[in-house]
Amino acid sequence: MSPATAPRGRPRSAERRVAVLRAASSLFQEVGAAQTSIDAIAARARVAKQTVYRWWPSKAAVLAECAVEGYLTLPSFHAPATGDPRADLTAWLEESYDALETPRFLELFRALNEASGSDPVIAAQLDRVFARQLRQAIRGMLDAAFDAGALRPGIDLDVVTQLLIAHVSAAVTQRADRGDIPALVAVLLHGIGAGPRSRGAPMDTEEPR
Amino acid sequence: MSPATAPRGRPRSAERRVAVLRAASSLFQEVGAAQTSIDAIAARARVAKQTVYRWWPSKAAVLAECAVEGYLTLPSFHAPATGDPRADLTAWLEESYDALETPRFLELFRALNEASGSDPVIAAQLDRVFARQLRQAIRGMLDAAFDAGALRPGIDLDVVTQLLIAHVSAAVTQRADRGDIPALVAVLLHGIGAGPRSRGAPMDTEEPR
Amino acid sequence: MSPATAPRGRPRSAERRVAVLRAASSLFQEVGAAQTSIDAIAARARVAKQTVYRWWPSKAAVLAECAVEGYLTLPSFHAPATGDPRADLTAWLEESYDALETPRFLELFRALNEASGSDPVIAAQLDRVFARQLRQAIRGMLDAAFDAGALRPGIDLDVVTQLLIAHVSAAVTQRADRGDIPALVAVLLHGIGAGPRSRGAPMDTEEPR
Amino acid sequence: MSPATAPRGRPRSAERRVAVLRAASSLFQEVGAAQTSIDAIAARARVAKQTVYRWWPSKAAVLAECAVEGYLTLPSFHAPATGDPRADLTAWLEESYDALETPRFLELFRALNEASGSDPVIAAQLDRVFARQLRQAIRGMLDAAFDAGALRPGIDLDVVTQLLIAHVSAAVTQRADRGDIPALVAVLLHGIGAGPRSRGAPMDTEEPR
DNA sequence: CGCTAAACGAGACGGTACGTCGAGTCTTGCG
DNA sequence: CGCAAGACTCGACGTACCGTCTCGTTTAGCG
Repeated sequence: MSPATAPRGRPRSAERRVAVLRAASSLFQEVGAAQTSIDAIAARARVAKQTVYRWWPSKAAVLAECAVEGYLTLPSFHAPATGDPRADLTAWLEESYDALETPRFLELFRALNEASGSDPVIAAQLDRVFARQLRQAIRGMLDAAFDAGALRPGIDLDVVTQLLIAHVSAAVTQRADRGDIPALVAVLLHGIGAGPRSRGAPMDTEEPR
Repeated sequence: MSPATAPRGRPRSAERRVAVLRAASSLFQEVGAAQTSIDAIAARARVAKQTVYRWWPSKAAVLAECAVEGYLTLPSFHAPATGDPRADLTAWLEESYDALETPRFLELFRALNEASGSDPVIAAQLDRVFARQLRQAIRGMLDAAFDAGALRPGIDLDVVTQLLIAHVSAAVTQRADRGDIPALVAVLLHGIGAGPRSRGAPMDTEEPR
Repeated sequence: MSPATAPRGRPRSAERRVAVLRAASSLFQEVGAAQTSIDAIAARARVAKQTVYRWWPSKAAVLAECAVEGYLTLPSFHAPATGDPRADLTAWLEESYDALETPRFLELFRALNEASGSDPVIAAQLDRVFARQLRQAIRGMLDAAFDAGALRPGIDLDVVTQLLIAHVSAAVTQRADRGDIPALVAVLLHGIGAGPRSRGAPMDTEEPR
Repeated sequence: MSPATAPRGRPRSAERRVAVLRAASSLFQEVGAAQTSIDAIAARARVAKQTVYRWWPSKAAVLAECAVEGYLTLPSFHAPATGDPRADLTAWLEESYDALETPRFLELFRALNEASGSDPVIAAQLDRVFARQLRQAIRGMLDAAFDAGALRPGIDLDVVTQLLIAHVSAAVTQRADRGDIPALVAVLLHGIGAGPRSRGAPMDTEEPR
């Protein structure tokens, strides 16, 4: 097969591509996303502006590619998966909040998030470098807990994942403090409803340890 | 008392102030936040550009004041408070998602959210028009449920509120779909943990009705 | 030969250049130099403001180029050269005064003159369109007179030229009236000194040194 | 008669007046005429802008009053009057050129000169601090020479004065160098014409070469 | 090897908005 | 009514990016 129209003309220079990504990355680290103009990227990369526009539709697209290609040091959201959901959740939340306190990351996230609206490619890239990673981490954590019998059967893991990501994201986009993590974990574990099973059961936040 | 330095000089014109707010509001409704330039606001308000700059540091500040002063029709996040948390939560989530689908509101929220980072005044205004309202609605809902004995005693309502707001906000800032609301409500009500009391308890999402 | 670094990039558009010059000229004729803003020039030339700033450092520079390139109808200071200095000088002075009474020209002269202080290029252009022309005219007049034997030998024509130009310029920059031209011509021709030659005596002041 | 309208209301404060003049003078000395804005004058004088506008129609008017009132140290154009016109003229020209080299004075002169066009009051003030002084100096010089019998009778002193002022002014408004002063003096003394009495009389500047 | 076609450097260009400045005027309240 | 304070209009300033364009110049593969 490969009717793939034979590539005619001068092929794209890989050199310029990395030059642009490098320039964008360093500029972003130095002055932030807002101040990183395409003019500046091109200048620093010693590349014609048109060369940037030829391959990337926008500044956000360049930054997204930087993120995907590993030109930007992003926090990684590893989650412990010991099987003890309370401990795991608590540890993971603490860690995530710490990671998110990097101001540059926050900026990047916002920029890509905004651009995601109009550019599905960026949306996919953003998902790849951020949400997917989170989902997998959380998933692993919950799976381990489930295997350990610590989770109620039948719960929708997607919903839980979504909830956790939202909670952490909110701390990013808004500048909320991290709140009371143990209480949050308690709510997640036991719910808020006065279920039939909670009869007489004490709150576990302050459970005797 | 009140040595509050007598106001000297020509007092600020209330007329121009509302003219600016009105102009900004209508422009925002018509063309969106991105296209609403300070030049355009001043022009439409028939006011000198300098008059805008004198009183507002940025476009976002003008829009924030528009929001606070009621010049923009914002969705209101009323919550039913029947005492039945499942029904209330479900209804409220549906309603909130609907409200958030107004594209202009989404844009406004993003714009103000972004500006909140560098301007604490805007942050406060944003909280006032958006989060505070949400908090009160949710609070009312949960209080009613608590009074009806439908909530487990001892839970931290703040945490729950925060969680719900985050979940809804995430749908705003990211463009996530609303997900599986009943499943979400179920998780919230019963938690994810296999508590001693949940033994054998069936998932209630599809409980026999 | 011509190692003249090959011109890189998109070449300057001659079209825009003349559009700007034309716009500046017509604006100047219509509203005067003071009211001729760069904004207005760019607007009338249907050119981006930056295009003006790219090539001309100031409004005066544009006008100077207009003058040099012949976009402005300037008075020409032709001088008769009959060989009769009294008649020639008188005629030329009268004519020059008439020419200078054009208010626009006066304005232009002042503007360029002022800008000459900080911009040597403008100074050169001003000289080219104004002073040089005057010098040549006067020179021709005096040369003819000299050839006709009507001038005392040995006089410094440069000085005389400078003196005449100054006298006329003064009428321009200040708004002096033209004074008593015949008296001026008389002074120029015969000097003010009680020369020895009026009595056949030797030179006047302290001649023998 | 003399209904000399009784002055009603608060009388003009002499204090503010000198404050304004002082402020204008110092600003002018420090940053020049172009940078001396009315705003700056008022601010430095600790006076309301309106107070400036109430009494002076323009910045130039303030500066003109500064000059007249002696707030600005201006060069004085004293002329020697020994009765020897060659020596006197030469000395005076040299001195005048030196004096005019003060850049601030040049600036002031240009500013007032320009404003003279539209404001007769300023024109009169300019004349008073500059031209009149010059005229008197030259006049004195020439009168002494006349009394000493060194001037040809019947010459129009006004014309000569005008010519000299023009020559010096030209060096101010344009940035011409001072030229060949001895040659200029020679031309002034003996004229350029080959008059009957100059027959055979050698020029004295460059004598026979 | 020469031809073709696209990638590239350089930089001009139209456009939009920016935020600032200076000019003059207007509106308060105080003395 | 003078005056301080300062809000206001108006118009221009010069700059910053945006994204497009127009040159000339590589740099590959293909015939």
